[in-house]
Amino acid sequence: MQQVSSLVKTDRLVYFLAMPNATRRSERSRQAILTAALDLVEEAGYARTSIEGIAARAGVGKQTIYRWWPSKGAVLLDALLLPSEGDEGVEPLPDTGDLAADLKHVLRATVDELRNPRYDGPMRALATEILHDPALHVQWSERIDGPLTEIREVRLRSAQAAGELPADLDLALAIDLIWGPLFHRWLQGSGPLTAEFADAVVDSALDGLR
Amino acid sequence: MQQVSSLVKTDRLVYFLAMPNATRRSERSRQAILTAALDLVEEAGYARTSIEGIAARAGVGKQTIYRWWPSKGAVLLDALLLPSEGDEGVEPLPDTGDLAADLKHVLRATVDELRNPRYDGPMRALATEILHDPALHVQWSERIDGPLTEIREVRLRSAQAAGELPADLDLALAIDLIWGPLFHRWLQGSGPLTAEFADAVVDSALDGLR
Amino acid sequence: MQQVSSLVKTDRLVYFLAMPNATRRSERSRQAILTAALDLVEEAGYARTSIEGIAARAGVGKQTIYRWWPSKGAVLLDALLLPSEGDEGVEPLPDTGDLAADLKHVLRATVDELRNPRYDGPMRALATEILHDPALHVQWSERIDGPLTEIREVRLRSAQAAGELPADLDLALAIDLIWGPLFHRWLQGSGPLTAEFADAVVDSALDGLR
Amino acid sequence: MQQVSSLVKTDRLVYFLAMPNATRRSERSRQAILTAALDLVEEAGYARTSIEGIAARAGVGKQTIYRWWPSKGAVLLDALLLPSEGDEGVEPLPDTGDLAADLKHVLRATVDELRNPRYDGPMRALATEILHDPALHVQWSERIDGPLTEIREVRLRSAQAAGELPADLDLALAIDLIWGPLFHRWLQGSGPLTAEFADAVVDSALDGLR
DNA sequence: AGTTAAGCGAGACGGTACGTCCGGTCTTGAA
DNA sequence: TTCAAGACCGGACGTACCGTCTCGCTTAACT
Repeated sequence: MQQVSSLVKTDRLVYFLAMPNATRRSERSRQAILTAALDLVEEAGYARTSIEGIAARAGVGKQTIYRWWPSKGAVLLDALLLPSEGDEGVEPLPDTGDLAADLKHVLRATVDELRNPRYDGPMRALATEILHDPALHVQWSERIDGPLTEIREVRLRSAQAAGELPADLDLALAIDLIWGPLFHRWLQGSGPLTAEFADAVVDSALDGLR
Repeated sequence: MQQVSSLVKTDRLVYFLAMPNATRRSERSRQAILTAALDLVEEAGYARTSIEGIAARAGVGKQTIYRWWPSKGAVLLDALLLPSEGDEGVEPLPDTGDLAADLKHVLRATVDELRNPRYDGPMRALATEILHDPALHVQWSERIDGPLTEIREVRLRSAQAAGELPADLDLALAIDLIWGPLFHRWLQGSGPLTAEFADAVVDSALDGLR
Repeated sequence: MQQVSSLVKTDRLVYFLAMPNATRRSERSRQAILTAALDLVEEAGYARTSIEGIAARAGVGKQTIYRWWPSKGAVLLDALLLPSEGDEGVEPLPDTGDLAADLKHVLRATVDELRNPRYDGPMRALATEILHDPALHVQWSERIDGPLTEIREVRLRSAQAAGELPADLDLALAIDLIWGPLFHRWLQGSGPLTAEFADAVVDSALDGLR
Repeated sequence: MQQVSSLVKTDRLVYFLAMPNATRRSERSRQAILTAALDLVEEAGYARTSIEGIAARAGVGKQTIYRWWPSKGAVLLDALLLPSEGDEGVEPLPDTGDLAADLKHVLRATVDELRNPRYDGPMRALATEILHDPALHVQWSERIDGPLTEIREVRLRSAQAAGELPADLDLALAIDLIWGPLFHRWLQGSGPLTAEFADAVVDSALDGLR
């Protein structure tokens, strides 16, 4: 759920094949709905945001939402991806040859995004909603988590090739070890979520606590 | 949110002072409600569990729930603490002198608890509910997260005293680094949650990825 | 509250102007609600009839009742008017030229209606409900009591023109004197409510007790 | 329901025989309950007056009400009789030898009582409640309506003896004819309830409309 | 250019659950 | 034993939304 704003919708086509004739779709309404959804979640919180409320705020009939999205969470997922809509793919992680520096750069950016109230709320909501909604979890995995994992693994493999990391390192474990602490502090509030924390996580993860 | 079942209610007194006359409270109803809540969450999931449903299953008036708990999440929090109700305090982490071994023991136990369907569901629900409900977050912090952090810090300080960890180590960071990956994998499903994973997390956190 | 079944809704237009878009209203639901209301009041009495119960019996959502009626009494008022719904206006009282005979005819009919269990219960309920609910009282006055008073006055004026009643008679007083005793006996149970009683009331009211 | 304030409880004994040991009864609580009931009905109306509310206002436990009265209406009935509690019996109607004058006197007094907001509300409530509550109806008949009918019949019989009324007059009919119009206008609001109206009713009832 | 079928706004519909109020019963401790 | 206090089970309240549906209107695509 980090750097979401640079993701793209990778599977628009497949998504739309199961849908009504998308060519007739009102772009005006789509934008209004996604914007209204973000606004309401920011103002009132996810739990107090209803589809009825989104429709009213967007000046749209309820059916127009139900026609294009299966759930409130799905609307929000699209809303989060709104800024990165025109992008061609996920921007890869920086690769300057210095793994620690690159990771610190990325984690600092993530910290910034998590502290932006416009995205923090919806992302918290999504992160929790996918626990209860399998269909949403699939969307989340394919369109957000998958691409993020992909570019992270790319960077880590590059580090392995450069000898910065062991060749036999379990990449999934490495990702949990680097991004897990950030995630934990974000959701649990176990401490301040700062750039310094991001740096310390990277150093500790790479070199160990002792 | 791990090893919850060995926690105690640390602040019963304060809690009850703000409540209706607790001496007249029906212990029978209280037990029935907490049990029904766990049952329903296990059977149908948190989202499909309603207060009305809990009351019906417990054979209790709705008002009896509203009288003693402010929200569905608060009921669940008490329900999770039900097994540890008589305990005098939180059991401290094991301290054999071998930090890595002790942590592996603890994380394996946590993994077991997270895979127990009776507790996984409610704990997922709570972990997400506290993101939206500040009052619940306070309860969570005071009654679950705080005590857990406490015993973890105790064990880490002991390791510092024994020279196993640097004396100037940021303990909050250390906790995030050790328990964060577990938490991440639990909620994000980024990989299998196994005893082997627990072991690998401990080793990597202590010695670093490289 | 007599001869209700021959009344019409005199102010449909005004009534609907203040309502939700009435053109989309489900006639099926409306009928089901009114019928269920009458059934339940007949079976269980007004006090034990709940809006929830009406909705359940009618196979209708509660909101559908609350959308179109402000109170249980209002539903019942419409329910009482259901049989006369298509009528063009209130049927005038008979005018054969013999006031006493005509009034006896009318009062006997009223006695019959008040003894019909399907209407007696709801009408008792309404007659009492309007004492506590001003909005309902207005509806009652406009749609039931007003038209009834109107046709009674017409008949009495005709009698004045025919010289059967003094030209300066206070018509409101006359109506109270003729229908009041019936009303009193109906609600107070001060004696049997029979055709003979109706006849005696007419004779006594017209000629005096002494 | 007229001149209630001069009635007495005619059957205290019988009433109490079915009750808990009345000797222990707290007179202070009884007074407080009856007063609170009248107050609340006057302030908020009968429908919005709850037994719970009466208990709270009277500073009394709910059980104390349920112990001594079977229903809200029964409380109100006692409350209405509170002022006449010490009386020995119902005061007979005046008998000056002039029936019309005496009846006008009585009906004017009744009009005054019906216009007193402290009694109008409760009496309306009772008049309607007895329609739905048979047990209350019995109490009403025995303790209010019966005695009133009694003294009215006494006066009418006196008039028969004096030749002011036919010897074969149906007294129940006569009572309906005299008091019915008042009752009708009171509950239906079919016109102003004034002393003039009372006079006109007496004249018309005695001499006929024509 | 006219026809037609979709998407659209609006919002009524059958439902479920909410959180509250109160009914009538039961229990506790003080007087 | 009564009382004030108030917890208890239960049922109904009136409201908020759910997801589905139907109505006319608008609008784009294909005659």
